[in-house]
Amino acid sequence: MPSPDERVAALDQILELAVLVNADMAAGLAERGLTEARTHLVWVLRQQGPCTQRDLATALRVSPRNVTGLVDALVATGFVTRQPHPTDRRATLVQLTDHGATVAAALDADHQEFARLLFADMPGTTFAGFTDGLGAVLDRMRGLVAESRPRPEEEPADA
Amino acid sequence: MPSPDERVAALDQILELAVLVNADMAAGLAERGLTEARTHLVWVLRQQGPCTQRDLATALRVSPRNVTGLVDALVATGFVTRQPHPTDRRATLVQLTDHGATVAAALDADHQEFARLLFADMPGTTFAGFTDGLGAVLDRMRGLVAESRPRPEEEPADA
DNA sequence: TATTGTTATACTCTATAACTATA
DNA sequence: TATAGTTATAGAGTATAACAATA
Repeated sequence: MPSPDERVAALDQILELAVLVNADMAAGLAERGLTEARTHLVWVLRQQGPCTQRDLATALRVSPRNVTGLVDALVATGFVTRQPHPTDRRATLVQLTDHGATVAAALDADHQEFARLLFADMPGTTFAGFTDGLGAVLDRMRGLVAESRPRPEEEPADA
Repeated sequence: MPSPDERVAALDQILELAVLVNADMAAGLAERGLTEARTHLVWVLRQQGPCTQRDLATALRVSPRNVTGLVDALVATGFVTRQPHPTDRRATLVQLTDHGATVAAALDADHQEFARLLFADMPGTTFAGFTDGLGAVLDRMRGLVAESRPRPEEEPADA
């Protein structure tokens, strides 16, 4: 059983890692003309194809108003377009431009390269021990979140 | 040697854990009337005692203007006070109120309790394997950041 | 002349509420 | 009546630039 101090130290390391990884990713996104929130939207479009803004609001767990702003910005910077919905004249379909799709693919490549760098030279046994513990911690964390979040009222359809 | 796919999966788990931990902490802070940025400032005051706003800007790596806003908000909500600096009439000393100090101590206790919960029931060997790998990943990440960030504080030798 | 903190301005992300057009 | 997306308004965090008071 780890001591309380060891646990706090491990948590502090997780937090430091989270801060560093996050800052690094944000810097990479900025070079490509994206922010985190806009990238999240681009990522949903890459995975799901053209979406209504309503779909995007649901997927991003954000207000419809916020989606309007994000899409405005992504249209202005050439990452996405708004198209009329074929059957519902209230709705708009948001889809990636060629540029948006190209950048999204580059982000994917960056992600893989980053994973390679992060674990470069790590022995297989160390890696295995790390991922074992990481999986356990992640499961625990998911459980804690589920406990403290009292029913989002719907099925969280994860995609 | 881990495969590329295994590495990406591990990175994805790190990112998911970061998101969950961050959201959980933000929720806890909100219950205490704090945001992340304001908490960061409170934390510096807890560790270093009364500071000038200039000191805070440096510690938080944020613009002086931003500190003005954060301190305004923390004064309005009763966490800190502005005092005249004893020797430099340009400067103000920001210090925790009793309430601010009490909440900061409670956050510290929360932190320890959270660490306990996160690793509850984890066998010592699993924990040890996890922290070994985590330490290695964190070192690697610090190295990557140091590489990509071209010298703060010192003169940029070239470019 | 340099430093401290401010006002002025602006951008991003976020929210709710009210409204329009459509279903 | 309900839904999709907008305008209006607001607040938080962030930045630069110009300026006052002080060093």
